[in-house]
Amino acid sequence: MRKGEETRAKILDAAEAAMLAKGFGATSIDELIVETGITKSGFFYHFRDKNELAKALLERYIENDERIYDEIFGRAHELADDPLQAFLIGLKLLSELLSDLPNGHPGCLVATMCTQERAFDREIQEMNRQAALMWRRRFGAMFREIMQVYRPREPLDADQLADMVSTVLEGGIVLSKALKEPKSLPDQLLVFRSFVRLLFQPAVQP
Amino acid sequence: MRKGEETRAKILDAAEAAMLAKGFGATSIDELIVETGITKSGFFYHFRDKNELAKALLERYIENDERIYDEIFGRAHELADDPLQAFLIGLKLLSELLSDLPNGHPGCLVATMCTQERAFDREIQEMNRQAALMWRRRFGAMFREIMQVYRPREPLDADQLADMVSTVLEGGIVLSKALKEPKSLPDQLLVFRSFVRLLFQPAVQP
DNA sequence: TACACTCCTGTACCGCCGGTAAAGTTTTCC
DNA sequence: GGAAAACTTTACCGGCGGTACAGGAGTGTA
Repeated sequence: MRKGEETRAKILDAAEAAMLAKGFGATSIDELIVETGITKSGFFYHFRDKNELAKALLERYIENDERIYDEIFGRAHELADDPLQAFLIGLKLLSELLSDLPNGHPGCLVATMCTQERAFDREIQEMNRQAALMWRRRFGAMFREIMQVYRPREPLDADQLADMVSTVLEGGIVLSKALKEPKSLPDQLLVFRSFVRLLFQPAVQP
Repeated sequence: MRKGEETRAKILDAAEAAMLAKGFGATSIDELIVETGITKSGFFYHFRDKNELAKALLERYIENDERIYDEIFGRAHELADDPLQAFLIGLKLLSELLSDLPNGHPGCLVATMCTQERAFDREIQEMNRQAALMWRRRFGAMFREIMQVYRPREPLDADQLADMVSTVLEGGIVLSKALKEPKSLPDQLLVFRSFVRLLFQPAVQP
C-alpha cells in the first residue's frame, strides 16, 4: 500500500513536469514509464487511462496550490492586523517566492488544461472551474475585509478584484514564458500590488 | 498559385480553431485534412511537417493580432488628443470587442505555444518572444507618451505597465476559459483600465 | 500546341503511441 | 503464512505523424 502510493507519486511527478513543459498530448506514457522505471502495465495499474492521470495530476496540483496560499497569506496575517497591510504583505511574500524559483515558474496546470480544454473531459473542466472559483472566494474575502476598513477610490467589485489576482498570476506566467524572463511574473505581481495600495490608501496631501 | 494559397488558408483556419481548442498534440493532421477536404499528401505539399504548420499559424496569428491593435488604438487616437484619454478609450474599445465575441475569446496562440513550449522548436519560441516584445514596445510607447503629460502617483516603469496589458489579456483569457465566463476577460480589462486612470489622474479634493 | 509549373491524388509503408487483455510473479502487510 | 497489493510479461490493435514516390489535372506561357 505504501509502496503503491510512492510509485504513483513518482509517476505524477514525472507527468507534471512533462505536461507543464510539453502539454498533455505531447507527453507520452512511454516516456513516463521510462522515467519512473516501471512497465506500461504498471502504469495502467495505477491509472485507467491518460485522462485519469490528468485528473489525479490536477487534483494534487490544486491541493498544493491552496496549501501555498494558506501558508503565505496566513503568515501575512500574522505580520499585520490591518487587512490591507496583510494583503499587501501577502502579495510581496508571493512575489518573493516566485522570484526565488531558479528556472522561473514551471507553469500552471489549470492554465495548460484550459488552453487545451477540448482534450479533457467535463470532469476536469469542472475541476478547473472550481479551482478558479476557490481563488475568487479566497481573495474576494480578503478584499471584502479590506473594504470594511478602507473605501476604494474607484467603485470596483471585490470579486472582480479577486479575479485580478488570478489574472495577473496566470497572465504573468504566460508572459514570463513568452519573454523567457522569469522576473516578469513577480514584477507584474508587484505592479498589481501598487495598484491595490493606490486603490485603498487615502489620498496624500492637499 | 491563387488556388494554392486558398487551400493553405483553409488548412490554417481549421488548424487554428483545433489548436486553440485542443492544443498542438491533440490536433491530428488527419482531422485537418478531413475538414479541409484534402488528402494527406496534399497537406504535406503545403507544410513540410506539423512544426511548419505551427510556424505558419503563429505568423498569421501575430500579424492579425497586430492589425487589430493598430485599428483599435488608431481609432482611439482619432477620438482623443490626450494620450491618457486615447489609451483609456482604446482599452474600452478592446473590452467591447472582446465582449462581442459570442463564444468568448477563442484563445491566444502565443499562450498555447508557451504553455506547451517544449513541443515546439526554438524558432517558434523566438517568434513568441518577439510577439511579446512587440506588445511591450507598443504599449510602452503609449505609457511613455502619457507620462510626458501626467505624473504617475506610484513610480511605475512604462515597460512594466505595458507588460501589464499583455498580462491582463493573457490571464483574462485563461480565467475566462477556466470559469467558463466569457465576460471575465473584458471585465478584467476594465478593472485594469480603472487602475490606469487612478494611476495618472490627479488626486481629487484636498 | 506543347511544355513547364503548381497543386494536388493514390498507394504503400514505417515506427511510435494509447490502450486492451490476460496470465503470472513478486512484494508488502497483517 | 496467506491474502491482497503491486506489479511484470507477452501479445496484440488501430490511429497518428511522417516518408517516398509515381502520377495526374489545371493553368499560364513561349
